[in-house]
Amino acid sequence: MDFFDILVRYEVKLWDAVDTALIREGQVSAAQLQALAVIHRHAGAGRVVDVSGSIGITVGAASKLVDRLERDGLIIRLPNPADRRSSLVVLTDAGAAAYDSATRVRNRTLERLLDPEATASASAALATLLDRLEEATAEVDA
Amino acid sequence: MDFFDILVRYEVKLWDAVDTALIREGQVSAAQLQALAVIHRHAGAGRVVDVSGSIGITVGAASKLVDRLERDGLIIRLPNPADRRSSLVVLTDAGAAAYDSATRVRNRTLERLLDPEATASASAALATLLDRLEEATAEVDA
DNA sequence: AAAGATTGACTAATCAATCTTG
DNA sequence: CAAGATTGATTAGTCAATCTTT
Repeated sequence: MDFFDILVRYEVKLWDAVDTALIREGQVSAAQLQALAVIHRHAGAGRVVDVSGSIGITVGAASKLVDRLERDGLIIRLPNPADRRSSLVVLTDAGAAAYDSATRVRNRTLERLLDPEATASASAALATLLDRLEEATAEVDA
Repeated sequence: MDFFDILVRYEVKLWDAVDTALIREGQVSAAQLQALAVIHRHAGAGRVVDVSGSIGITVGAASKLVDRLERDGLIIRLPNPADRRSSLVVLTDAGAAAYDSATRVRNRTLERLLDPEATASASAALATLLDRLEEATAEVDA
């Protein structure tokens, strides 16, 4: 297996393990948790386009993902006072609680499945590769 | 960003870069290439369940993926003489050609986007992590 | 014109039910 | 009854068209 195959296989399996653990324990899905994390990080100032950019899905998909989170009562869209084209997406109390408890399950699951040394080494290498990739794709887009 | 976030973000971006390059050059998609690679590796002895297991999708999804490859003339299902429940999935000549040319585009794209040292380091660490993960999930399934 | 967002048509997954063969 | 495979209903993406606001 070359690097690309290992990367893809490992990511798929680890994502699935986290997602399965979340669902089994009655939490939001891994995809929903990813969105809640972005919204949490933006602390009241996040828009749909921020969700889209941070998790690598199209704006249309992000809009629908936010629809579902809103339907489930985890977020609300507030009018953006600075720009009437967009809404600000903010966590409800239920959303903040769901984020906290899902994050705990996620982290507990990862602790169980990861090896500290290999994780640190992979993190460093992937950070280098990510920098290079973001440079390279910025060039192509320009 | 912690390890999980970096891993997911990098995998999504690199997958997208490879998939985009393949499509732009008129090749099969990255998902189809992954399936063709499994079928190629099994050298005439691959079944739908092998495609499913190798690329981490359900058997139902693999059945439909193989349907589409068959519709596009890249593979055919032959009766399995050893087990009448399953078919053997084999590459057609067109499928073998598509596999070869898509693989070249994939590899050229990766050469451009990867850094040799970081790639080697990440490969080693991910291989360790993958072993541990497969052990851990085997335990849970048992 | 460009940016943010939404929506509809389409694609490719999931899960569960079902069928056939081992 | 297990294993391999297929299929239908559902879910969550993509892309392209459209609308509003900057």
